[in-house]
Amino acid sequence: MATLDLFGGFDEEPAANIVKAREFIIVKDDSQINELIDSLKKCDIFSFHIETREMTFAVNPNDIYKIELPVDDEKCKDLLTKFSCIFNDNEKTIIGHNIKTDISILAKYGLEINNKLWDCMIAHYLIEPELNHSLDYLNDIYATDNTDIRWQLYDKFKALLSENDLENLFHNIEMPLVRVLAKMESNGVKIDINGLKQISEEQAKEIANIENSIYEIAGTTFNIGSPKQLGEILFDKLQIKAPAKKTKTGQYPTGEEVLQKIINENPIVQHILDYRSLTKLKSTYVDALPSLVSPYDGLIHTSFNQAVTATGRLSSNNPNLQNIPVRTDKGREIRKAFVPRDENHILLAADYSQIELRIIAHLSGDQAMQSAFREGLDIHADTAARVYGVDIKDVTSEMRRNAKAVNFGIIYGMSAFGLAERLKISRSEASEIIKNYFKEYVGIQEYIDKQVDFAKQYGYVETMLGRRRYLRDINSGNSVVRNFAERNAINAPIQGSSADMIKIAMINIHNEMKARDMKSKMILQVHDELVFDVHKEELDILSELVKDKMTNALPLNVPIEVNLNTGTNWLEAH
DNA sequence: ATAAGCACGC
DNA sequence: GACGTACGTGCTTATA
Repeated sequence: MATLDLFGGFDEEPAANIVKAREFIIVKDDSQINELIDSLKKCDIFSFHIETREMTFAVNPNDIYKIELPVDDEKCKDLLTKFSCIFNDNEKTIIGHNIKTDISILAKYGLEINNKLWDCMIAHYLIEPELNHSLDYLNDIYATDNTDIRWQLYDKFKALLSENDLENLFHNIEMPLVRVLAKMESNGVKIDINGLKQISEEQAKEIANIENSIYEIAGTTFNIGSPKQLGEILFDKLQIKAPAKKTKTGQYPTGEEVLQKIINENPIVQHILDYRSLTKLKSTYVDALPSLVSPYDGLIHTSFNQAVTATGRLSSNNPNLQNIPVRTDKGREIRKAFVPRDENHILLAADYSQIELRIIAHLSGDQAMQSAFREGLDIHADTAARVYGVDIKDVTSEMRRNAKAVNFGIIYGMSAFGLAERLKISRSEASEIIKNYFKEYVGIQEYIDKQVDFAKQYGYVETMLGRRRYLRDINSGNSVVRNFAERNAINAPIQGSSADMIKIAMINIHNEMKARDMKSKMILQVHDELVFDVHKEELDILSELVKDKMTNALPLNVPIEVNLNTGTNWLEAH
């Protein structure tokens, strides 16, 4: 099952102490550069990479050209511009590793890469989503000689993409997406630094007050941020009845869930919760975000990572702009600090409604859930009506809340115990709800069973576009790891198909915006949401475009709904 | 440096 | 008897 078998096992892997030394043709003077450009002009595929001080080209696996880059920006730009005829040629294929980085570096010098992209990192991500995709790692595992590593990986991964039916996903989705993400990153997001500074000062005062209250009740000062110290204060010193189990390191658990259970035991508990959420907001967002504003353009430039998650979602870091608070009032204040870049712009947020449930309705073919979506019903209310056996107009808010938890639980492969814990109901009540659920949604139950069976037979599951997730523990004798694999068998195709869908939408929107030479910018993706910094003149046309491309990216046999909102900050637009 | 525990998002 | 809802990033603390 291990991928390595596909490459003939470990036999070809060199001993770890042998250092592979590649030989380079050093390119220095103009005549050598012209010679290289000539050979690049003649080839239809070449490997490339660029870093701060050097770049390499290889027109075949053996001849690797290395060029040192001038420190002076203008000289560097002049040198790079000599290669623009190569990078502009959309008939040529460029082999790279994490090409988004190469695109971003060249963009700083005013160059575009218009070649067909062939990114080894992303190829490997599709072939083995959960492995390491770094060049160092791939070099250790796959490189068999001293020829160009990117060419070696290209040869191997090309065959594997074909064998695993991943070519469509690679060429038509992931490769076009590379450019989209590079553009989104360079577009950047404006934040209201002064607003955040003000919030920070208010939070500092409030935190100091809470600290004092906590120390007073505890009768001592201690580090509230230390779960270890906190646990000892709560459960030893203050003698609050301790949770049944300690953590694996022998500490008292003090997570939010634990504290909620003892919230009425002592007023210190609420203070702790307030302290935790406030210090979290302050350190992770309010104080951190301003420090990440670029000195060049005053904007925040996140990284969107295309080869991280096990399911096909993107991730975001430095900073993570996919987990900006929205749940609490204090959190929402932070979201308000995300603003349009100038007075000519306005934020537009477009999000898919209930996309994962629509996908499970589509994939399962369940008639009850499909008809709920086709009739445009409130899906959670409809589920409540079915599960509790009442008319939809008689559904109480508690019934709806419970049904919503079940719908979410279904996507995540939840158990009766888990539902009972979440809803604070008895396990037998939870079982009853789940039993009724699957009686009403027979197709969903069948789909879940089918996914698990498929995984047990083939060792993987796949999304609507054939993105795979391998589940090597699916037949494990250890029920804990097997159950985990079974939950992944249910969730991965749903979460992953949703990721497929929004990626298609992003590509189509990007291409259309580019074709129309629009001033507006796509700036964020948060799994089921896209955010745009819209030039006000373009608001109507872009809104229509976004709605159309998102709705029609990957049609389902149930309707797809997209909600659009505008605002002078992200909270307002959300 | 690295892991643990915790909290933020979807 | 244990386990118990998917996917991430990043902070502070504690330990090495």
